[in-house]
Amino acid sequence: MSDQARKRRPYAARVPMAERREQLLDAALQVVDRDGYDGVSIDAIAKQAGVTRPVVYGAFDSLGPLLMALLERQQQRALMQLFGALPQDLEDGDPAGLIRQAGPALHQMLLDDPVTWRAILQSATHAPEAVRERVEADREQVRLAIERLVTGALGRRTDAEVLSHAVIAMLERFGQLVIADPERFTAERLTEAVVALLGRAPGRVT
Amino acid sequence: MSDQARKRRPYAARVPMAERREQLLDAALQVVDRDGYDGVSIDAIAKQAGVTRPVVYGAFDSLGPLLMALLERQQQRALMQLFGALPQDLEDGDPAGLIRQAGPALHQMLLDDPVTWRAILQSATHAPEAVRERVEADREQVRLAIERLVTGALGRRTDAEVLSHAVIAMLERFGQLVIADPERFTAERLTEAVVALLGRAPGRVT
DNA sequence: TCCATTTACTACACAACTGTAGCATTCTGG
DNA sequence: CCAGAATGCTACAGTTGTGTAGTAAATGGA
Repeated sequence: MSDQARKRRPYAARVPMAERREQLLDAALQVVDRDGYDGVSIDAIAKQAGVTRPVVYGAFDSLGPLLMALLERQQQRALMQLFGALPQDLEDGDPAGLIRQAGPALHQMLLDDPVTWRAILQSATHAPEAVRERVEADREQVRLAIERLVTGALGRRTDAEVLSHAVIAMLERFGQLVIADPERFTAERLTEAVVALLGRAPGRVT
Repeated sequence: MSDQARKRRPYAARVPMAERREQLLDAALQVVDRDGYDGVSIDAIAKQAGVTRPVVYGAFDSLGPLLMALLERQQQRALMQLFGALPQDLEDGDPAGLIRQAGPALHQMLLDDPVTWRAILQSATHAPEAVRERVEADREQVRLAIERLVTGALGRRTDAEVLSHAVIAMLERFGQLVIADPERFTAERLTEAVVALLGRAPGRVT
């Protein structure tokens, strides 16, 4: 009957598990990007993916594990990008050069994959408990890498732990500025501002 | 009947409107501090205050206006404290002195009223739309004040807009560190780290 | 071709929260 | 001391989201 035809939802394409999981993570990422971590729910993800909730439950136990998997995937991508963009040689001792090298690379990284970075930069304060712990763990790993960079660039007499926190905070804020208004906050402008800040003493203090 | 006596909830003390509103804002603040902005609801606030939901609806139209009023109150307190702690003389031109003056004052400010500052520092990304706009407006006002300080301290050739964003980001992160672990991140340590960072060129660049 | 398996959908029960209507209690002024 | 105004409580209906059991469709191998 046409009544039945109208009522019954057309079946979504059948997809093997692994692919379905990826598809659902993509949907979740879109929802997060559009509505923030608040708007995320099993229901919203299912709608976004064009399937019904039981399909989602077939792929993930609940919202927590799903978001966990999402963050896991995006953080992995992000860390690859990030460590690719960060300088390698810690023993240089030339802060300005180091910044002029890393600045544009980081900037490009943001523009290449803004969705991932919005999701990560905004996960900061919010996000369901268990997720935050994992984010924090990775964040700490990044901070340690930066702490080493700081020590390498500015010498051992600096308080590298505190400064690494400052650098991370600054980078995250710059990231948000770039994503919000790339034309206003160009790679060159941000880079030069930082260089000017501490470029006045180019040598390393040992 | 004892049945009725057991069932019927004892009446909460009757309180004039103005006082009730304050009491509810206090309750809301406690909830936010305990469970974050996620855990906040009319229901949770009512429970925390020891009254029933209709009482809350008598004082505020809904959760949005209530949180708005809360942020309004706390931000007002916070801005008073903040502008009290920030240096006044913009024309000094001595960054190190400026920081050594402001650092401990800001540190003390945090310890004096940690609940307020936790609520504000964590409101960053989250919070119901309308609230965030107001928070952003105040934040921008603070940033402009800091932009003036930066110009005053480092001279006009610096990119004060960008640097003010960096300074704000750093201050907020330091605030979080202090609140999380005051013994580890003392006023002196944070202050000296910043002074060391740019204190190497004490003069103003004009 | 046809049946067993896999995958998706429908429907239901449950939980947390919102907002409101109507009743109960307390308090206050005459 | 006793109405009636002010204030609080109970109860209900509506909404949104969760998680699951049972049913219907699609798909691949015999």
